Amino acid sequence: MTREDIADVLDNIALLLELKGENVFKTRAYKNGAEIVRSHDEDIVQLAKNDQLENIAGIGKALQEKIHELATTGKLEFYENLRAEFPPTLFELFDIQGLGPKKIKALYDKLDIDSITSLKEACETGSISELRGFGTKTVEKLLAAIELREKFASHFRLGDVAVMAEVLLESVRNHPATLRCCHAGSYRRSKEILHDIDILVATDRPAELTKYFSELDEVEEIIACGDTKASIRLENGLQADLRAVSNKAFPFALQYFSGSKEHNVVLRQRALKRGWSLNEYDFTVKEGAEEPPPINDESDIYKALQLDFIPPELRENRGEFEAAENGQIPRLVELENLRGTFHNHTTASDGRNSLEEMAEAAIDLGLEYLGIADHSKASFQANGLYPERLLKQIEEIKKLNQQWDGSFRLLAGSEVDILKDGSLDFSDDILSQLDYVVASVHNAFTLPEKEMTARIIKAMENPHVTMLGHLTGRLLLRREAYAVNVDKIIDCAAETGTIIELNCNPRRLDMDWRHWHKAKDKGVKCAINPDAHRVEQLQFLAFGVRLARKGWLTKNDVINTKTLPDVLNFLNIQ
DNA sequence: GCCGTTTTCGGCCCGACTGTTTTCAGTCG
Repeated sequence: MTREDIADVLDNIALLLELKGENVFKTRAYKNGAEIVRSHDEDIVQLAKNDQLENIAGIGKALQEKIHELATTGKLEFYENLRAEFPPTLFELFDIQGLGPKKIKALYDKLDIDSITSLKEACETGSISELRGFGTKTVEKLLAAIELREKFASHFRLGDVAVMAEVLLESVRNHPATLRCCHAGSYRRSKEILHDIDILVATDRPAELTKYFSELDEVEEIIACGDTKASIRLENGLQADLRAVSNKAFPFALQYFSGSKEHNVVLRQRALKRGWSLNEYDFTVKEGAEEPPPINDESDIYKALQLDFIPPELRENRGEFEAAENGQIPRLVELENLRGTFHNHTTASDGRNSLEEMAEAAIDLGLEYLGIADHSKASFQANGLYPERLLKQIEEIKKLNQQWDGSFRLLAGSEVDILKDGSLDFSDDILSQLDYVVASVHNAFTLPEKEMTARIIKAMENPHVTMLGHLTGRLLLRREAYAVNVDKIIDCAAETGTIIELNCNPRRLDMDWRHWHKAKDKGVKCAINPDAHRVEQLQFLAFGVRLARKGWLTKNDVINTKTLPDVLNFLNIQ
């Protein structure tokens, strides 16, 4: 049982309890428990096995026992019994927008509807309208939601929504009634996977803005449009929400809608302790409590609660409150801090642009150095280089470098395959002739965790390896990470001084932001690498910085913030 | 089911929108 498996069981228990009409706070405790299991810093599965779950806030005695049973036996009797009460297909109904536990229960109890198929049938035959609360509009919406689910995914990668998110915000900014506006939600927090785009606007004419927003060219469908809130769907199925508030309420609404939910719960509790109830519009002062200071922007809210400003990327309730209390919120890395980058491809392997074109694009971006790391021979599918071609490329790079007079430099590297047994695809003799080496796994993804971890560790122990490429091999929304013990890899990186890459191709964003804080604490350095296969993909660096910030990284934690002289010195290059 | 400077009971975030209702329940975020 992995952490994710356990969290899924707890989430499913919550759904089943909702269906049974259980106390909402009880179901919330299970949902909350699932989130804690997902985000706990230590190896919670091991803790559960050792019966060491005391003192984790939100995990009480009942949840401790259940998680322990899951971790040790892989099963949970309580869950099995609960599950036996309902058909397994019932779960898919929770995916339909507009259906919640109450309606699903009514559908199941009264009409025996237990799957999307039977729901669709009941909508089409009209039998569903026998039920109280299911009118013609509801039937229409359900049919549309079923169709939508068949047509679109509900999850989107950050890289796939960024352009549209900026376009929509720009449209809102251009409206004459807009006083200020900003992204909110998971886009503002730089989550790697999003469900929607949230935009917040301050205005004296809210209804005018929601109407304007719902009529933008990009809108495919209006989901809802009221006086202060509009929800629309874009052509690709992505939902975007606009909230319009007064200028005075804007900081509160921005804080509120930026989330995360978990972060906001803690913040509100903090407010309550001071006798203030915090919502999206204001502080409401309880009788006898002190008046809060005036609030003009988001940071004033944090200040009023005796906290340093918490950047949106850190608002996941993963230690940011302790840091903000103690003046330990780090100054996060910024795009402007990047001076170069290491992992990029050219036409020599599977890239689309030449060395010269890649160099020019890097210079245009204001970079001082660009590392070329084409594939090695084992990556046959990617036209990986044999030693002769690699040595020739090193010579070409040397020649090209003469023209820039030291103001810019191409670095000669390689993305060398970590073979199945952990050895590298090039001999040490070849590796020693490179400026640096990125070592990556490109095959045998299905090794058991222990072997995969040992394989990668063996590669990192080779002194020629400068950095580890895309640690888990995940492709967001496409391919799961392979089984690897990330904690052990981080420990090994700390011991061997191996840099870990933050591969900022938006399909990867690997190593995951959730591990960086821990890695940084152990002194592991990060390289933000776009893994660019064409000149435009150098722009991925912006996503890398967003995710590095989410991982608490500062300028000092990121190796490619070093100036060219410093990086040459660091890599021992003449 | 969890939690506690109002601690073993009694709270637990709450407002907007929609549809179906005829004053509100359900869903969503």
